[in-house]
Amino acid sequence: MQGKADSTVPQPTLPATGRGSRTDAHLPRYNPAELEPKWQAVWAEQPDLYAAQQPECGKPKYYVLEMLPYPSGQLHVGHVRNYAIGDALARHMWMRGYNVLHPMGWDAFGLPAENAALKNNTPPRDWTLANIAAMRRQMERLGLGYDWRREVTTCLPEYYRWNQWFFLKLYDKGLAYRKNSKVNWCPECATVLANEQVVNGCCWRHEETIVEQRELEQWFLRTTRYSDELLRDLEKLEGWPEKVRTMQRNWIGRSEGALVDFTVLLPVENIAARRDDGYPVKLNLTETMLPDEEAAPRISVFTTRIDTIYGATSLQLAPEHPLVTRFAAEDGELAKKVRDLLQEQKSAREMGELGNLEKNGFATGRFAANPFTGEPVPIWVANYVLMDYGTGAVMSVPAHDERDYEFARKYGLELKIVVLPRPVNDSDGQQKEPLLPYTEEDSLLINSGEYTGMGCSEAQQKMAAYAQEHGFGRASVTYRLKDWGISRQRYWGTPIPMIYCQTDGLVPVPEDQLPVLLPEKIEITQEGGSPLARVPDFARVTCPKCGRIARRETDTMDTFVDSSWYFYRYTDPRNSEAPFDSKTADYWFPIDQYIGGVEHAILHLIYSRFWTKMMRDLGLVQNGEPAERLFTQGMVIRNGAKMSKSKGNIVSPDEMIARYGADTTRMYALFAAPPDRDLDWQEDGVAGVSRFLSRVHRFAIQAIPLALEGRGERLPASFSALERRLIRKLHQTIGRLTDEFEGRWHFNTCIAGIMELVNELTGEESAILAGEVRPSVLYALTRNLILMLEAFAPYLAAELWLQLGEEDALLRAPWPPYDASLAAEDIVQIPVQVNGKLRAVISVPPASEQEHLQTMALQEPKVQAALEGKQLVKMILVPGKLVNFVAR
RNA sequence: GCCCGGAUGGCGAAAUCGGCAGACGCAGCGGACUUAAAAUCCGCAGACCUGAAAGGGUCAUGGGGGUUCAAGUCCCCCUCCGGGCACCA
Repeated sequence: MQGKADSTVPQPTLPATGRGSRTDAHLPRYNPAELEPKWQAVWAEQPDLYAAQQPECGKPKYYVLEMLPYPSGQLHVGHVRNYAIGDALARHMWMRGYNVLHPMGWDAFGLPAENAALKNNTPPRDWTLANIAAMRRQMERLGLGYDWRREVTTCLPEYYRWNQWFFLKLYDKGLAYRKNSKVNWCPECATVLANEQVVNGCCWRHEETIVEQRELEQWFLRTTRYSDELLRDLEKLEGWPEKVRTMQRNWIGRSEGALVDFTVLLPVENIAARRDDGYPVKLNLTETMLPDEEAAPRISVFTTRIDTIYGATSLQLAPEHPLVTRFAAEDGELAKKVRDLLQEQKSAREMGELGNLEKNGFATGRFAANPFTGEPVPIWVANYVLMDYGTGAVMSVPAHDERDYEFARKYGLELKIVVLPRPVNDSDGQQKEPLLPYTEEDSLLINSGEYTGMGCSEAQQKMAAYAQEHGFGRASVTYRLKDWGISRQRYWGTPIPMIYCQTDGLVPVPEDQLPVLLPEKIEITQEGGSPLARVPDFARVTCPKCGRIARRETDTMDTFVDSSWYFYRYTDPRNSEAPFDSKTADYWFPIDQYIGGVEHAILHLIYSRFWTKMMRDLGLVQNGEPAERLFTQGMVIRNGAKMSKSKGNIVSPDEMIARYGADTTRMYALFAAPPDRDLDWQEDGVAGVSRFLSRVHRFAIQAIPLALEGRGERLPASFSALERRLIRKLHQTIGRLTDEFEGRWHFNTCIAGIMELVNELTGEESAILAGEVRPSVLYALTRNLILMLEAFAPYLAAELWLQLGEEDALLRAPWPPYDASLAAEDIVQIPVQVNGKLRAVISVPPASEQEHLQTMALQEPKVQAALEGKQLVKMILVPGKLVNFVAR
């Protein structure tokens, strides 16, 4: 693509500033509308400008990456902020002498392309590629320094064939599998969603659309194989925000506990002895009541509190539990109750009120034996038990669990206290009555047979061991994380490379037949089901094994597969033999700094961590985590609200660029707030940054001709007072920027610092232009000012750099070393307080001794007045900081 | 309910280690330039009280308590706002 300014991208039309009457009218004014497209064209002629070098270059590597965008066709200001942060960092690291990899690409598969196709009757591919071209123009117009030769577009066969290749490897390793299961279905997208893509019971893309549950055959990736490692390695990710780590921890949801089997007993009619309340009396199982082996031998429950099992007074099963289905098959009345309960759940979900659904349930009339006590407990069905967590069955301990307590109170189920706070007895010897439900674990057991008197955690271990010994349970760990369902019943995605053959069953597409190309000329309709299934040429294949007619898999992959490994492809983007060269990837990985929105804290960031671990186990990479450091920038809001079409508060980057230029737009995005916080976009503030850049320009073009006379000269050995002051400010600013780029990234204060420096310079403009600052000093001032601007306003910096007579790219110039002695103050202002109240300020050399501070401070009339008639109790003398007299 | 953030002038914010609260910018006010306006440049600017003025004083970082010579910053309690999770056994 040529760097010529494209007519579809608006160019600045209004000059941001006029001519200063104080300065000469003949001065060229700052006109980004002219200056920026000129440089854009120059840069387009230099494909190496932002190119990463080979590992052999000898420089330390630095991989800085912003999350790749979906090519919607339009950048929004949130993107601008994201890329301005990354670009500032990349430019800084170039100047610091690193071999920087700073690539960009397109997350180009996905549903919007199909929707657009329906609406405009354009093929998804054309729509997507046109959007990419438009957005790339916008990025170039912003002056973002990407290595475009490494551009990755996920919807192209040269990329997605490797998705298919990975899929075959995963299938081979048993990490990709097919199963029939209940899945999330978004009626709006007309496709299945992964658990991570369901937010509050709604689709992540359609926040108003309730996700339905459907039973479907689906492909899954075994993310749970890595549950434990994904959790453990979070501890190592110290360069990630704590917030993201916590969210992932909760999402993985590891719980330690135990599985315990309860034995199902014969129908209650066969039990002779019963108590008045209908409970069977304690039975000797071997003599009076045989376990009902045939009906359903055992109900396995998962519990984190096996220590409370002596207090279990019922079992609660999810309505979908297979045993419930079985009971219902024999009992029409029960079947109806189950249906009603499920119906109620369904409508609650549709109302979006699943969370506050009242606990509800009923007894099945059947019983099971508690393996520790032999006591029969009734088997219930309850709507608060989830089939897809643990075993879909829980032992109910109402005295020691909030939910069980609520349920038991509603239905009058028995409560049995088996845990007491320590100490068990009050001072008067009375046994303590805990407030129910009592759920503390730092407690002691009672009424628990041989375990009575034990602490909870000790009992947990002993009981799990006992259960294992006797074959009815074991210690166990359960995760909330589930396998990743990747099948999508959509067209615009990576075809899953599998074939269904009547003779041979599931047959993977042989590797040498990859890629399975996505057919391009297809009619997009709104019909249900996978669109590819309606393309006979695609769906009908011959079986690679037996050669007979077979059926191709017509679902496509979740687009999150594409983004799980795209950053590896950047390291070796044109490789046609492998997804990437391992050696090259090992050089660049892990990513040194990954930057993006927090909305991907779980989705993309957990999938890509999984993918990296999987690739490591395939021997493709060495690293176990994709990114060393992660930075999540704040949202861009306007008038306190998230930007949205419905609120009509969207800010268009094109409009900003048209009015003020790219440098101003970028710089404002960094100046208005620290990058991790939300930013309220205020156009008046943008105008302020524009004025600042005009001032820089006006000053520089006048100062540079004078400065050039001192080019190549060393700084003089001693400075005039004015020179000293300006050089000091310069080095203070260099120090500030150097620090901030080391990690805190408060670019707002960096820019404020540059503004202070420029204020200082323009404040002395007439003296400087009158030659009161020697050329070599002025040269140092202007040159370093330009170097500091580079990260924030690359167009203006490039222009001034040229004026300064430099031919080479500014990026290749070394970052100025910070000189603390030049930055040091000669005189500091020290506040003098009396009893913590400011009374005077004294000016002293920074290294003044305490005695000197004391003498100076006590000479101040206001200090003397404040001490008048008081007894001096204490003196706090902090050299360089303050003086405080404590007096009574 | 639980877990993270956050709250500082009219506004966006700064104060990196406990040491002059409000840097820098926006909006505002005054002045210069201009026939005038815009633009630009120079200056003022937390609130309240007091003073003709110079100045002086008091109060101020969501609220309440504490530690300290000294708290926006550390500790305890509370309120509000934003985000995440939410019957996970």
